[in-house]
Amino acid sequence: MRRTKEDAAETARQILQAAESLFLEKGYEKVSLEEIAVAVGVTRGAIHWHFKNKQGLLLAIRDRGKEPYRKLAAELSNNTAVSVLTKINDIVSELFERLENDPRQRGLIRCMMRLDISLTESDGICGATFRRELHQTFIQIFSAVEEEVRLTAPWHAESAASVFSATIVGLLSDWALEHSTVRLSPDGQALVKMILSGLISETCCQKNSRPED
Amino acid sequence: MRRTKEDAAETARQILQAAESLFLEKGYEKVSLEEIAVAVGVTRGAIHWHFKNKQGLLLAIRDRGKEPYRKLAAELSNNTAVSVLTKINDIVSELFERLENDPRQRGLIRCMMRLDISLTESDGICGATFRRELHQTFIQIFSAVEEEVRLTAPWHAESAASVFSATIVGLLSDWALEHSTVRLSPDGQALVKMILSGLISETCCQKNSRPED
DNA sequence: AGCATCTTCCTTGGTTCGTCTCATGAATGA
DNA sequence: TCATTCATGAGACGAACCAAGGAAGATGCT
Repeated sequence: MRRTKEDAAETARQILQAAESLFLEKGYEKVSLEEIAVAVGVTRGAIHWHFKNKQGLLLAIRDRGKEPYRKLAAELSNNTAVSVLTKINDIVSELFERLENDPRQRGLIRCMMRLDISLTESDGICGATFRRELHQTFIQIFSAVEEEVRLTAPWHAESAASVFSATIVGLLSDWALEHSTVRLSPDGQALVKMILSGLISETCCQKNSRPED
Repeated sequence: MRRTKEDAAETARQILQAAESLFLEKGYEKVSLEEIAVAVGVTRGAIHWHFKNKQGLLLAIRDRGKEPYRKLAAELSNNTAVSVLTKINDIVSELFERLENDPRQRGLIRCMMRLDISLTESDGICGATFRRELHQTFIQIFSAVEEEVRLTAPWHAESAASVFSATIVGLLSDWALEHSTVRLSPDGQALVKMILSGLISETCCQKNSRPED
């Protein structure tokens, strides 16, 4: 039956692929494992060998789809000389445009949303939800921001990160769930820009204005 | 067994009540209809007589929990003389405070989120999701706004309503799903205020600055 | 290299659990 | 009286999950 170790990885990949398209096409709970199995050409047991259970499939699909956001985190963590405000803005804008142009991403985000709800309901710990990871990322970012520039009025790093990540997730979920109400590309970008300029007092971003120089 | 018509309504109410607490306590998919039935003291058949299916329970729970938002829509629709900006702001702020002080609301919002995902996945029409209704409300609001005051820069009624409702839903879902990251009461309110003042050019809102007086 | 053995990968069959249906019946309300 | 409403209980059906087995690569030993 099986020929090589790579063959096994290939069937796992095929299972994941079939699951993703079927989930996107028919909805998670309308798809049975049997259906996925016959789509690939294996039996149910094969799925349970490679993945723990049906939710494990969802987890794996999500992990495959996390690269765009890891990229976001990576690009934000390495400090460059440009203003932090415009930097965050650019990264998020680019992310939004990439999502708009990749139809697969909508299904992936739907998977993440469903998984987030299931994880928070089942695990009391609710570790590693999508929103939580995004939130952690932004806490780091805004903590770094707080040292360089000043956050306006009542904001501090954590509250700013909270509302900012909530906004991002709100935009993404609305875009993923509703058919064509929110447009990430012009509208979401503009909103992000507005919020950022509201959170960060831009005048402090000038490097050469620091007194100890 | 059954005594009167009111008794029947009472058991339906009890079923709904038990379902809501169990869903909140253990998570939707971990709760079986059998469990709900014995909690009330009936059998599964009784649940299926009053509600179409398990998702019907969720729908009914959501409908019971929609009053706060209907109230929001109602208060926003009747025009008072105050500035539209401050009016929206006040209503949303009051909503946020009410939610923060009512622990039941978190579970209800979780129900709405789960239902929204299921509805968009199963029904192609995805009619009457929570986010869609909220979006519709804000479209009306901002359309009315557009006639009185001016929306800033690139915004028009629909795009403003889209991003605004997305933000609200983002805040609500984050608050409902994560344990204590987002605080609606000071942080969410401040964000809403910031966004509103960014969307609406406030200078036009002064009633007494109009030339025809 | 060649054999034995282990491990990996997958099938088959079966168990369990949950939703939903249906036939039945009791009490009510007209 | 008698149809309707409310509810029971058994059972059909489907789907997730489990366990034993087996076949073929992978691994170790000489």
